[in-house]
Amino acid sequence: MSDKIRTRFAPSPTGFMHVGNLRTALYEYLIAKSLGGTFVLRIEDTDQERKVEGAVDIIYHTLKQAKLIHDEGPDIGGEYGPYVQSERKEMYMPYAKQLIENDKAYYCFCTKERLDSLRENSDDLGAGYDRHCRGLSKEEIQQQLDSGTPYVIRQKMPLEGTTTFEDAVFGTISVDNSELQDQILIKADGYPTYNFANVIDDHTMDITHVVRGSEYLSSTPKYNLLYESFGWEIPTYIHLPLIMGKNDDGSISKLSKRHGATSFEDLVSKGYLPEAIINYIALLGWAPKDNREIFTIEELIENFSIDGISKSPAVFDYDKLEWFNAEYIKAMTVEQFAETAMPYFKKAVTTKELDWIKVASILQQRTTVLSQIPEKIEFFETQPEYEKDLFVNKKSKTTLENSAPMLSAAINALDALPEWTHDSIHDCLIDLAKSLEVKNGTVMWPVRIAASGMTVTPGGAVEILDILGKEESMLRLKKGLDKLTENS
RNA sequence: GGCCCGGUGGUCAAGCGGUUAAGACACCGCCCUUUCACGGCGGUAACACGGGUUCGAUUCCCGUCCGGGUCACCA
Repeated sequence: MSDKIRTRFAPSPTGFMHVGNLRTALYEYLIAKSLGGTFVLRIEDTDQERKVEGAVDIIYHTLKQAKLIHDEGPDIGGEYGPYVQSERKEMYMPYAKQLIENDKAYYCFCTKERLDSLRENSDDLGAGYDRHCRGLSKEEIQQQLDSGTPYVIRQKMPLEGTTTFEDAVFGTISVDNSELQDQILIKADGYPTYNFANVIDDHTMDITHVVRGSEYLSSTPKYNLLYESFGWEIPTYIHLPLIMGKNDDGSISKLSKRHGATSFEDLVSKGYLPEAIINYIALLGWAPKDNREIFTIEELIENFSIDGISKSPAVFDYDKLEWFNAEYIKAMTVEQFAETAMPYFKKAVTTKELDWIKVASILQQRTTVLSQIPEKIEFFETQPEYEKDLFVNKKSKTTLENSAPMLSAAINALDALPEWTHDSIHDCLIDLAKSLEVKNGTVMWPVRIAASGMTVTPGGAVEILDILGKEESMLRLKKGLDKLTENS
């Protein structure tokens, strides 16, 4: 017998990977790996209408970027295949028939129209199906079947009693059977519903730990009844608290598109690093034993434990994600940062070849999201128009009057420099301040303003001049001086 | 509306009968400083409410309130 832990991630290919789904995948991966188990990927595409072209590739790609490597799946195979539900279509009907024989399910010939009108004519929100076909006689059923009437197969719920199940995070949960609908197991198109396929597949794939969002908590009794009907061992249920989003009006609800960028690819394209996203969502609903917050995926595996999973929903906080992102950026070497930031550098600086390592070094400590980069450095490409009152700064003790002589002196000193390096520029300007008997800022401020045209810049006067190069620097400094001296 | 679940600062979150109720993000202040940022230091801020149980409740039980989830031929 195999007592090996097996978990599965079972997304439906309907488009982008929502962070809620990604977090579920993460925990499934962590539970399996922390217990030495197997993580399998199964594609749940039983809804032919919602299927989206290319969505499966997005799933593969996302999992790969997130470093959640599955051990079995449609792309790599495994001994429990096929791993795509539409390819397992023929497997489900025999199980459904078995249920019918054991009086745990029944044929239903009700039309969609009848069901709809049932709903419309009821003021009770939870009315549901009226079990019209539940009492059909053998003859009636056979007659309908023979005449080719479309049918679905419904689960025959017990009318009384209660169903109880254990959840690893929520504990014992009991529900009155009278609350349970005779849910559809096999649809009219022959495909199983999620509610059925999920149970059959989890069992036939030997899944030991069923991990999913807590939105499934209320339907779990129905699955339990199915397991019992088949006489199958019930898996360990692990329901995860939901990830919520804050609405404009301050209320919160299940995180969705209206909360902004909530798919993994949205976040990545906005400039969040996959590692930072994973690290952040790992902590949404789970806490380690110590106070640590920064974890690589390997460290998460080492530290993860089911009892650290929280019961209450968590609000997705972009501020905190941003902090994680900044931490990951700061932890990089300059070279790594320059490489990952390069696409953003090129977005702002299209014609010039700058010393990108230098650019990276002034940006690295100041970047929290990659997408902020272009606007911070586009002044290297083209200097923006600016008003001369930018030269006025109280703290640096600069005014419209003293900025001109400062700039002029700086231009002369800088122009005389035999070599143009960070240190030579730095020493030159510091020496100048000293000989003029003013504070460093009094000469640095006007120089930086003239060089950038911006009141806030990444890096100071020295770094900017260094990156700009002597020629461009002198041009900009002189232009600044002209601006200050042209008659007012 | 029925059923299910939850409720520690604005957010994430430790705590699991006795604590000055951690920590992180955000926010505020100070320091560092050639702007901003980084970094350092400090600060504001929480046990939803009412009953029990107990020598003692944030911790256990009940009720109320609030929040969320779910009631599909979607997953």
